[in-house]
Amino acid sequence: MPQSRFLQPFLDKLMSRSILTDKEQAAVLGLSGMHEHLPAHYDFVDRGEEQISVCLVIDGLCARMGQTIAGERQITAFHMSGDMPDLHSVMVPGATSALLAVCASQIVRIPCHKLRAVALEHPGIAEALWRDTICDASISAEWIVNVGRRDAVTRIVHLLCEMAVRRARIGGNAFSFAFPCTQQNIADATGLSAVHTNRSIQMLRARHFVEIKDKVVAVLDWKKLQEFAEFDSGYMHLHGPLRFSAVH
Amino acid sequence: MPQSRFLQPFLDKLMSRSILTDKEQAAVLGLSGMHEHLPAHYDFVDRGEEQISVCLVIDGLCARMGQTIAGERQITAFHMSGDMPDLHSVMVPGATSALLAVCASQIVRIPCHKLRAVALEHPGIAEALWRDTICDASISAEWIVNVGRRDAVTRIVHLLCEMAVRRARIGGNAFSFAFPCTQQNIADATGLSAVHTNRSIQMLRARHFVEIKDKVVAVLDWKKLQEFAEFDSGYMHLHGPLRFSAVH
DNA sequence: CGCATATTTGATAGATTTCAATTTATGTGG
DNA sequence: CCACATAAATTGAAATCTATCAAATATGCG
Repeated sequence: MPQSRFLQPFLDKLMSRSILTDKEQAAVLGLSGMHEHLPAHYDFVDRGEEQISVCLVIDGLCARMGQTIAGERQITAFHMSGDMPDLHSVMVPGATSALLAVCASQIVRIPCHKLRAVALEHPGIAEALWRDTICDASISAEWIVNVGRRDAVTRIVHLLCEMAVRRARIGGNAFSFAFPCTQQNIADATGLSAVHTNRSIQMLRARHFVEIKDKVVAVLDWKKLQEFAEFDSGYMHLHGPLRFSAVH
Repeated sequence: MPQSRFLQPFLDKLMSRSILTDKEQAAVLGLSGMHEHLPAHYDFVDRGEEQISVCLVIDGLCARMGQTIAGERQITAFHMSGDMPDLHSVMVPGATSALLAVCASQIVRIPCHKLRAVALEHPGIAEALWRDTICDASISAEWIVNVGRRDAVTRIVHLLCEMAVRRARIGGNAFSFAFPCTQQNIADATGLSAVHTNRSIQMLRARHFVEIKDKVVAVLDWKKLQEFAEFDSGYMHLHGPLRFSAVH
């Protein structure tokens, strides 16, 4: 199987927000790296470990996280097919956070120097990567609001809304999508305890908002859900592709 | 007074993490825009308002924030001299969050197209701006951990540690620095109520960790403070400048 | 089947918020 | 420079949300 098959979701993601020439598209698809299968619940990158390659998620679900000394975890982002959890370490090599495979996942490890090379040769790619970094940062800012100023149930709903929209972008169904997190994972993403997360999820089912069953989220009332969580997908910047650099 | 005086702190910040040629440095200093004095507690940018210029903080303290419909605020970042609170909107024009002047502040509004022009002409500047975006994102990730997994007192201490290091970078004293926030501002940054913030700050004073008096933070025991908050400045990436793009 | 992991439940403790009132600072116009 | 209005900081008491602990049940997997 050619590597470009693995790179296609990544290219799609870049092109959902940025405009790339044929040549640039080919350059992205020409990237390659070690293909790896990760088992579920596997911590595959430790914080601060300087990496010589960056990860591209092909399939599955990965989480970026911070940790307190007591061992408590805080997930700061989820990454699915086409996402690069540690793209930032291409330009800031020390900027690695811990990465976890939430479920059995496939990744490709692309050497940093290769990604840098295509970015330096093609301004459009550099721009696209920069834009991708910005959108991830925008999602992070929204997470701060979520964890800082919303109550338990609302936090979980907001997270599910985000995942619904992101699943839909990569071709999934926003109203019924795989979300292979354990309740502990959801707790770690929302800054709650596992017990309280469990009770909040039960409340969501009782109120006919969402059901999470067998790692599949079923949205029962999308409109109600969005309103309840004050969810507005604008912060994910999925309106259409842009380009500022010149096309050669 | 030449504009370059205003731009110098911005250039210094870029150069603390990125290497720029003389020509690029001159291009940065050649940027200009409308100079504005903002009164304290002034909301000078609303969320989602598409801007034609980006803000550069010259002096004072500004905050980026999200807001719930109920009007509760969550500060997602502080910005001081040399920082650009909305640099991201240069590449993603819709990505504006609300901005607040914490105290009387000075900013320069630099038209997006000017910033884009220098970035497109000088790969080193584009790289530096991208890197700056990444470092801000790294700080955001740390804020998620702070708000999600630390208790009230620790959250505040961690925030103060960050501000101490950032003040020191721009030539301030890390052990005694101006921090013109109200307790409500600190509450909004840490995801706490104003009352609980007040009590936590009193606890810090009682335990001889930190004193906040007349908007000045006095660090009484830096080592103890850092250890208490598990603070490690590594996530701010202040180790020294890098450059990957070719020097012409 | 049996072990390990995940979910669920109940009871209790604790941290944080809310409400309401008071005191203390801050700024402004006369 | 004072008086006043306003904003900020502080206090107390009660309510609420969330965490913790411990145990039981369910689920997945070799």
